[in-house]
Amino acid sequence: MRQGIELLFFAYRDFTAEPDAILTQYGFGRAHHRVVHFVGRRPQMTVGDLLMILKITKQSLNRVLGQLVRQGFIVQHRGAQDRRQRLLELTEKGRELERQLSAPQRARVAAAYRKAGANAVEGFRKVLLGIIASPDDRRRFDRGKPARR
Amino acid sequence: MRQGIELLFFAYRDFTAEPDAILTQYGFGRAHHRVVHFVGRRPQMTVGDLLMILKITKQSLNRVLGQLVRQGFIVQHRGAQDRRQRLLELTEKGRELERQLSAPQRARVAAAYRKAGANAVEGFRKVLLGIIASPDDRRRFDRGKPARR
DNA sequence: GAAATAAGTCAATATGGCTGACATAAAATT
DNA sequence: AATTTTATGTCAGCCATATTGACTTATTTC
Repeated sequence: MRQGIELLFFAYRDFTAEPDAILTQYGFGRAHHRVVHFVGRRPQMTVGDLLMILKITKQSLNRVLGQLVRQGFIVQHRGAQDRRQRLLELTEKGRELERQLSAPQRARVAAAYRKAGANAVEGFRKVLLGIIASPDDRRRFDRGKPARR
Repeated sequence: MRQGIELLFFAYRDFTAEPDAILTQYGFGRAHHRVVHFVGRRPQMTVGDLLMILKITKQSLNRVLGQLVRQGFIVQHRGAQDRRQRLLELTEKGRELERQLSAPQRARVAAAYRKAGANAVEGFRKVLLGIIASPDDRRRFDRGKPARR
């Protein structure tokens, strides 16, 4: 049991180390990576969506998001049905950043998958899904189809 | 691939949420948890060992470690062979804190293991081991026998 | 005796969280 | 039509955690 807990610690530590180093060159931090990742993954998501995913406060998000918008990595535009919403989208510059940041992570996970085999990957997914607290968040992983909220 | 990356994010987020809430009551943060965890797991470890595991600077560690020592969660004593070293150990108070912090994590991981089954747990371990960068760190998980450094 | 190592310390800085209070615009409700 | 709720943004201040760089002390190794 303790080993499982430590595996998560070490794996997460190494999983974030490479993108962190790249982010430093941009003057960004891990928070920027998370925003770029999720906006890239689900374009047209709202600020509220992002807040629910990251589970941080609006104020914390806004500092990071504001920087990304001002520096041209993300664009915002008003929602069509609900004009209060700001729909978020990566610019080409943002997509490039996303690719750069995710490259080492994809490589690391791909290598681990390859070494462990398809059956192990299935188990990895099952256990991590079980660790995720909320059914809504688990639903994001239903066969590639993200939950709507 | 992207799903694997996000699974790690969500699982780690929820994996740390409960202990974080407990730590707040002590005026502590996640860094204190990590120190208490690893000292609990390997009593008599040195400050240098801890630095290599956590991959943070001596100055960062010292603030947290100093608090834990001053408040009686950890005791230090000089090494027998090498008297420059400070061997670390949890006090009873420290062990109690460690139990309290790890309880929700153990429960969460145990539930996930139970739901996923033994075969899935094997896969989970294999993939996470593959994600860990350093062979030395991977060696910590060799059949329950932690690496010496 | 000199050099290297383990640990500790001081100071300054950055990042990313937090709370609380408040503002604005648009949508929903009554 | 007026009121309330919601989505977003913003100001100000606080705290925890990390960093770099410089320096000290005690001890071990060469």
